[in-house]
Amino acid sequence: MIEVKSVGGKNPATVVLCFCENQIDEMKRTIFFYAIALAFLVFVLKSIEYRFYVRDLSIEFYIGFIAILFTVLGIWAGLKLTRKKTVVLSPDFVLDELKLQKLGISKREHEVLQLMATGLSNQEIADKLFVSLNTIKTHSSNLFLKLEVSRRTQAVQRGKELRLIP
Amino acid sequence: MIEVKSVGGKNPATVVLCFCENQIDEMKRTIFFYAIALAFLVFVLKSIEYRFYVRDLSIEFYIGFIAILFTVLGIWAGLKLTRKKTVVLSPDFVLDELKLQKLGISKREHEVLQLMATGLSNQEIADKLFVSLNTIKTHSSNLFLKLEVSRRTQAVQRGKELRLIP
DNA sequence: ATTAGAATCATCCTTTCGGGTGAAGGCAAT
DNA sequence: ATTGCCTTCACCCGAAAGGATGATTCTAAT
Repeated sequence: MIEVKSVGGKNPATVVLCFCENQIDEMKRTIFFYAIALAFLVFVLKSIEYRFYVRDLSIEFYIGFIAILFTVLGIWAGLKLTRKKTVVLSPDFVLDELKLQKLGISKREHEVLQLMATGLSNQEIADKLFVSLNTIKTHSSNLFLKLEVSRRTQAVQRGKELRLIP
Repeated sequence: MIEVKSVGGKNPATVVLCFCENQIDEMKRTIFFYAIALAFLVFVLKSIEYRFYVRDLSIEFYIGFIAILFTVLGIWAGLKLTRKKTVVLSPDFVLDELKLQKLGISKREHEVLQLMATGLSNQEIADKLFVSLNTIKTHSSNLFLKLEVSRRTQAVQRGKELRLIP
């Protein structure tokens, strides 16, 4: 029982490590699983404990065993909690919709910007969106005005800077 | 002594987590510090142990205390070991010179690619490198052949994929 | 000394881009 | 209903980019 409580007590410490809201669910699951694992381990340890007492083995070895176990468990928990962070840093992308609004960039224009960033030509973008080349040219022109650039390569760069595209 | 040994035993496990050679030194230091901390804790625990025996307190509480301590220590170690990984993933950029060679991309071509990625036009690149526009066009053409692309936006994208540019 | 690759520049030609302007239909807010 | 914005499309024009080919110079390796 003491051990299970101890897991709850660690929550404040782990929360410090979590910045993104979308990670909290994952973290909760991790903590829950960790609690379950701890409870199970305590159970196992109890049985081992009695065996050790019966066989009159050294208490030091028992302590060492616990230390190793919980160290490994702690490392695993630490990795589990930070792996999200690691993954989050690069491939995660949260669109800055506020900036989109502030610059007055419409959905369609943003769409064009995204395809532009993949290296497509205006004609290819037009084909992909099932509209005419002229439409894409209009969109891109307006886009360039709003992003204050004059070339598509600059637009892509600027879009990444402003977190409009991944 | 048992605990100290256990730290050494964890090395193989932690090595698995380490991919970059430049992290190994940092990792060694971390492990060394971890070993020191463990030894110190064992010392502390021993004294506490005797006090507990003298006061005839529950062995369960003692075990719980050890479990908490080593869990926290394990989490800390896990964080310490992965923090490097986290930092390495995004802001660092190591040029893949092998890939440059494999693709037969020359210094000048690589230079052009870099400037291309900043959104400059061929003319601007020519001005910046003090060569003629035609030269840049030749370089970029050769670059496109080697990167197997047909547009500068694609070249920039591909260059980033292949770690030729940041 | 010869060869190979690089860097440089040129010319010709086609395609793509970017800028400007205009316009028609749809949709939502006033 | 009027206004404003988005989306769509069109035409024109000049600039930029891309493709092909050839030539010169220089350096480094053979």
